[in-house]
Parts: sequence; C-alpha cells; structure tokens
Amino acid sequence: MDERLIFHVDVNSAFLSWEAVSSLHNGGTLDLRTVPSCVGGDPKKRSSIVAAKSIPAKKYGITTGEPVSMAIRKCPEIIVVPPHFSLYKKMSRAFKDILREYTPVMESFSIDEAFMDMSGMGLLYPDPVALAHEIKDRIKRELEFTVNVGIARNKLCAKMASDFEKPDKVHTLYPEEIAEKMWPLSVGDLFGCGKKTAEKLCQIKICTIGELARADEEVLREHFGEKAAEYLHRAANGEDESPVQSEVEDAKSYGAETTVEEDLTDLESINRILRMQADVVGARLRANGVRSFCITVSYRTNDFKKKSHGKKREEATDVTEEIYAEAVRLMKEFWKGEPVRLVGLSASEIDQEGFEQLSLFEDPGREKQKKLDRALDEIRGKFGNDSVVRAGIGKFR
DNA sequence: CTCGGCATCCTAT
DNA sequence: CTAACGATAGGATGCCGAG
Repeated sequence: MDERLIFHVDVNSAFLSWEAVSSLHNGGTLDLRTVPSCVGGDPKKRSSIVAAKSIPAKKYGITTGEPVSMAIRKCPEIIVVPPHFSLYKKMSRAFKDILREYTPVMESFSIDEAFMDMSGMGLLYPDPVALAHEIKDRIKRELEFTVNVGIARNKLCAKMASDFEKPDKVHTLYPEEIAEKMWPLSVGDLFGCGKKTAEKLCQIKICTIGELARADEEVLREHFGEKAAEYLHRAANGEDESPVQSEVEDAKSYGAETTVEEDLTDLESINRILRMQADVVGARLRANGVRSFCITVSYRTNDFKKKSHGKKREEATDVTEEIYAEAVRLMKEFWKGEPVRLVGLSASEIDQEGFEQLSLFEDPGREKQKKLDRALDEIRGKFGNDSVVRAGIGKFR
C-alpha cells in the first residue's frame, strides 16, 4: 500500500490568535482578532516589524514583515501588542500534543505548523475530512484558537491545501483536484517559489502554477539550474515524496545576528556585538554537545547588502573564547570600514562526534531538551530575538 | 576534470 | 512624496585553485 494520507495543520494568525486568547483569559474584554491589530515591536525603532496581524488589519493592506510604522500609517487605530515568546511556546506545545493523539508520525514544521502522516488509518478513521474537522474543532474548543487543515497524498499538497481559504477551514488537494484547485493560482503561491523566482517565471510568460506544470523542463533548467528546475516542475504537478519526519534533525549551523539602532563605525563597537553573539552561539553548541569547524562573520551595510566571511578551522570548537577570537580576527581582516547596521556570527560544519553516544543511555531528558531548543529556535526564527520583546509599546499587561 | 572552500543568492517561518 | 524592513536556517550555485 503506497498511497499516503497527509494532513498539514496551520494555526491561523498564530501569534495574534495566541495573544488574543491570553488577553481574554487575563480579563480582557476585547478580542484582538475582531479589530485591526498586530503583534509587533516598538514602532519608533527602525527594526520593528509586523509579526502577525488580525484579519481586520489585513483589510487595511497590512502585511506580515512590513515595518510597524508603516502599518500605523495605513491604519492609525491599529492596536499593536508586543510579543510574548513563553506564551507562544506553551500554546504551540498544547497544540502539538493534541495532534500527537491522532498519530505517532507528527512533524513539527515550525512553531505554528505541523504535518501528520495519517496513512493506513482507514480502519480507525474512515473519513479523512470528518477527522480533520474533528481535530480542528477540538483545538478550537479546548485551546480557543482556529486552525486550517490541508489533506492530501503528500506534504507539498497538504501544505498548499491548508493555505487555501482561511480561517477555520478544512481543504483537500487530491491528485484529481490539482488542475482545478492549484493550477489556476499564480506561481508565487507555490511553496518554494519566492519573489525572485516568481518574477523570473512571469518574465518568461509562466504566470500560473498550471503553466509551470506544463512548461518545458529544458527551458526551466536554463533559467533556474538543475535542482530548482526539477523541484518547480514536480511541485507544480503536485509531486512530492518527502516523508513526514517525527524525529528532530540535528542543526547544521548555529548563528546569531543583531541589527543595531545606530550604525556602527568602529571595530570596538562591532567586537562588543560579536562578544555577546559568541557567548550565545558557544552556549548553544555546548548545550547540544557539538562543535563547529567553521566560524563565519557577516555584516550588513546601509545599502542593505550583506557580506560574509568565514574560514574552515583545523579543529572544531565549542569554546566561547575561541569563537570570539576567531570572529574578531575574521572581522578585522574583512571589514572595509563602511557603517554597519547588522552584525552576524555563525558556527557551521557541525561535528556531532564525541558526546552523542553517551547521551543515548545517559540522560533521558536530553532529547526533550533538544526539542525544546528547536522550538525556541523556531520562535526566534519567526520573530527575532528578545530585543524586540522589550521594545513593546505596552498597551497590554 | 573533480573536489573543497568560500561567498552570495534564494526561500522558508 | 517615497521608502521605510528581523532573525535564523538550509540548500543551491558559481568561482577559484589544487591535485
């Protein structure tokens, strides 16, 4: 039996929904989801962006990732609430705990998204759509926020399906529905086709996913290279064999970047940032029992160009001091003296050897801790570091 | 020619 | 008036030099 059944579950406006639930629980009377609102940082800071928005806010043309100051321009009455990461962590865990009750094969794709492999459960759950409704409604009943569920024969189509109409909906995207439901969409709606690729495709008159599905693979190869061409063509046809992976994979790099409020113009200031970043990165390496063979520093100039400079090491390290020393050295030989708005440090070429075996039968809580770290990384990945937390304009709590 | 090292680009949440 | 804009990670690609 090779036919799979995959669900993708996506929390609607996750951070904002979670703030709304929390606020109501804390005695608030206004449901943030019913008014123009967003989660974001201090609008006076240049690095403050919209992390999540309500549906009414969307009607004002406010988009995720745009500066909070711009959102206020579009809608002066908008309520901006600061993010609360620990809250999101709790909500995310409760959400995924429910999903795990329905299948052991659940992949945590991000803080607010998960894949479920429901293959071969026809005896237990004969009707996938009814089951998806049950899961969705149970989350709404018990956790008080809504989700979308996408149902398909693979992860790609399940993910595409969950992105159809929102909120609080169940959609299917079975093979026989691909032409009708997916092909009319513009190429930019295809998972994996970002802004640049969509623009290039449009230029060569491939504007819809359907046109991409029937495009000449040779032409695609010329424009996008072998891998991207194959991916795009297969994806447009709804083809994807990637498995739902319930284990958390080991990270391939650990990094930190900081956007500063005022441009940095001297090496001492830049080094102060690197010092803090080396601390964080080193701690994370040690917490995961791994070492890095390659330290890379980077910086962003005022024209928004980012440059990076790294070097392979003779020996892997997890020592803060060594990481810092290496970073300072690299930055010194690399920085040309331009004003800098962002500084980054990353550790890659991760060496897993040495400590891994011990942990297998030593510390049973280790795997849990790792998962927690990954969850934290996901949160950071979605909305920056805690500098933004402190920047809140404090309408709530 | 292939491979490793390095820098940059693109995409995702 | 416009443009304004984060943090983190993974993968692909192109270039260059060594063997």
